[in-house]
Amino acid sequence: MDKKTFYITTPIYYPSAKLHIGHAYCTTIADAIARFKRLAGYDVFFLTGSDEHGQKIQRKAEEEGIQPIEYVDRIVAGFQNLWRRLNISNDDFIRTTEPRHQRVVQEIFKRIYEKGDIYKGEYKGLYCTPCESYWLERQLVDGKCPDCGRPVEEVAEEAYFFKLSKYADRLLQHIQDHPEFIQPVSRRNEMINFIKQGLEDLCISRTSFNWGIPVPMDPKHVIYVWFDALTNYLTPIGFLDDPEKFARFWPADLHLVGKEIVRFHTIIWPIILMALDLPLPKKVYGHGWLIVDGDKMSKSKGNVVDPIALIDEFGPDAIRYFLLREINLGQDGNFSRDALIGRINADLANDLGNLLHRTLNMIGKFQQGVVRAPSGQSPLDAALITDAMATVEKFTAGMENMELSPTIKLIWAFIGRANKYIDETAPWALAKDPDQRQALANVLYNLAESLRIISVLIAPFMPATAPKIWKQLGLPTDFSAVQLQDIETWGGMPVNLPIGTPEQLFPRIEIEAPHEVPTAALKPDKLPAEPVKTAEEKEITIEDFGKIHLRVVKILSAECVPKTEKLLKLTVDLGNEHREIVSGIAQHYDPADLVGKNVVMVINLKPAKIRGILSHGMVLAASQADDLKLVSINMPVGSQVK
RNA sequence: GGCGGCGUAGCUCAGUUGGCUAGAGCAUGCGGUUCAUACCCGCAGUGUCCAGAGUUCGAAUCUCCGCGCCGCCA
Repeated sequence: MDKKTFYITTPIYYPSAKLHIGHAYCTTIADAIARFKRLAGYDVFFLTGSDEHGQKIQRKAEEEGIQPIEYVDRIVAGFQNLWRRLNISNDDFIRTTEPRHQRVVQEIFKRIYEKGDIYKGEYKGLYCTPCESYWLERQLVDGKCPDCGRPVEEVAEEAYFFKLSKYADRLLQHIQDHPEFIQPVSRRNEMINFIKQGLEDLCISRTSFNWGIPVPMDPKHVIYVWFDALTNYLTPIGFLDDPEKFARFWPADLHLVGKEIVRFHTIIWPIILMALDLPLPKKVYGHGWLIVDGDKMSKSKGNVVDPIALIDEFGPDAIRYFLLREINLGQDGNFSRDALIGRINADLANDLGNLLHRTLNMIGKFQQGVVRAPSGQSPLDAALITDAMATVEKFTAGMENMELSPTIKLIWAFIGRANKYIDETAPWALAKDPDQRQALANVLYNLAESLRIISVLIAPFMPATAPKIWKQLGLPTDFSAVQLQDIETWGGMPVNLPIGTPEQLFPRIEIEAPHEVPTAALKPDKLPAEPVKTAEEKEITIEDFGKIHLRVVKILSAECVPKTEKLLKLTVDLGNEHREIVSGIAQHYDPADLVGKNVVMVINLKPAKIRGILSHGMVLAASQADDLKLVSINMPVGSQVK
């Protein structure tokens, strides 16, 4: 067996809560890479799992009055369900509570201890008894516990330490000799700086809780975090029980991790391996975080995005596509529902889905649902074929370099090319001319073949959609056996076979129109005869009012929003920028009369999408029964109103 | 505080070692097409490339300074 191997891992996630879209992001990246490698003929081992020990889990289980293992079993079942729903193709799922892992951890601990790189010492820390937490000097607030504000006490606990310091120079040398070891380079530089500041030995055991793997020669100690967690990468590939498998897959080709844990993977982990005399992983890649609507995701902000709900609503491939296409690997990226829907409609429904649909439709209409053999080649045909082959080549190069988003853009450029080819060749015109039957057959063959190639190219990113395309094209072979080499030469599409039933791959998502008219109608003063007590009379402070930024703006253009009675789209000049807003005043103003008017606008209103138009603010108007007038004022553009 | 990064079209972002009229997608406007999921194709814009100073024949790119944002420092 001389097949090239590829070992890729995600972090093992901590089951103290459900996974969010950020975890899904990381695992999806790994899955896309693993699937590509399999396509390219590698023998792939793709590992993910869960990191199930620790005080936090123990405490959560106690709160619920159950055993820690019962607690994690439930949450981990949720992890595994998510990966199934997302079509994650991991070859194993490691749980740190499994006996196979416990053996590995204890054996590793023993070996390193016997070598002298683990020693017993004393852990000194600032401890808050009510919170049961250790703090560092710099974490304290006014010298007190940052959680509860009570005083902390200095305590000492017997603990085992790992001699990081001993290996610092060797590690630094390795990082400098292997520029590809830590990616992206910004993280690499941070780590080099960190090591240069000197490494302290690492405390790797605790006695304050017991939900963990016991230290083999001293079972009142529990092995703490990194020794227990990082070593998961060794267990499933047979570190202790399958030397042949282990030799095949170690060292790992890629540890994909979030940027917050790069340090542990590029300092602690390599040093553990050095102490074991094992080779270091080839690459640790720290990906960026998902930002949600411009904000960091956090429980306290309540903006944690649940991937299961998204999959229920849009399907796994749309989510995968968005994550992989929209976000560049090393950087933080923005997730928003609007952006997701935008990508689904524009890229998946319009470009790809419609390309397949119109192609199949024409094969059905013009050739009785059968792809016919091509013969001869027009310049347009040749250009398409050249493009297809160049795309496959660039695809391979891009994926080998982990350039996921650029590679997807490349595939979509080819999808655009195929759509344009239909325009250029106008098959519906060819179909009217009996002399052009062969030319028509060629065009439709080329389109079917292009789609066959596209289906393989998107397979790493959209594993559910790829075989659907395959089936609709009427391809008889099993998609799961497809290899990259099957699309490296043009002409793999079989002929004289009936196509499958055309179905929409991705229905367009219609953006729901808001129910209320988004006008900024100021309520008129209360009529004396109407002494109603409403929420409007509730007092606000000057600070509350100060939150509203009002400004004089000039209307530059106004037009009706199609298919609506009340909405106008306005472009306004704020003095330092131009904006588009949608306003429900069409029944009171003729667009032409608005241009040039200076009106008052709320400029810091949260933007809202109305009929597909992003409205970034609102203009003020006064209304009384059916009458409505904009608050217009003869002051220069940019004037503040307060 | 120390080290590092970023600021480019309405929006999201590309811009290799300084070099042709600064790009893409989305959004916008106009035109074309009718096989198709109101889709696709073409054309058209718009930019004090954060502000300022400097190096250079030439700066989005290099240097300095300022403003704003961010990362790492167990």
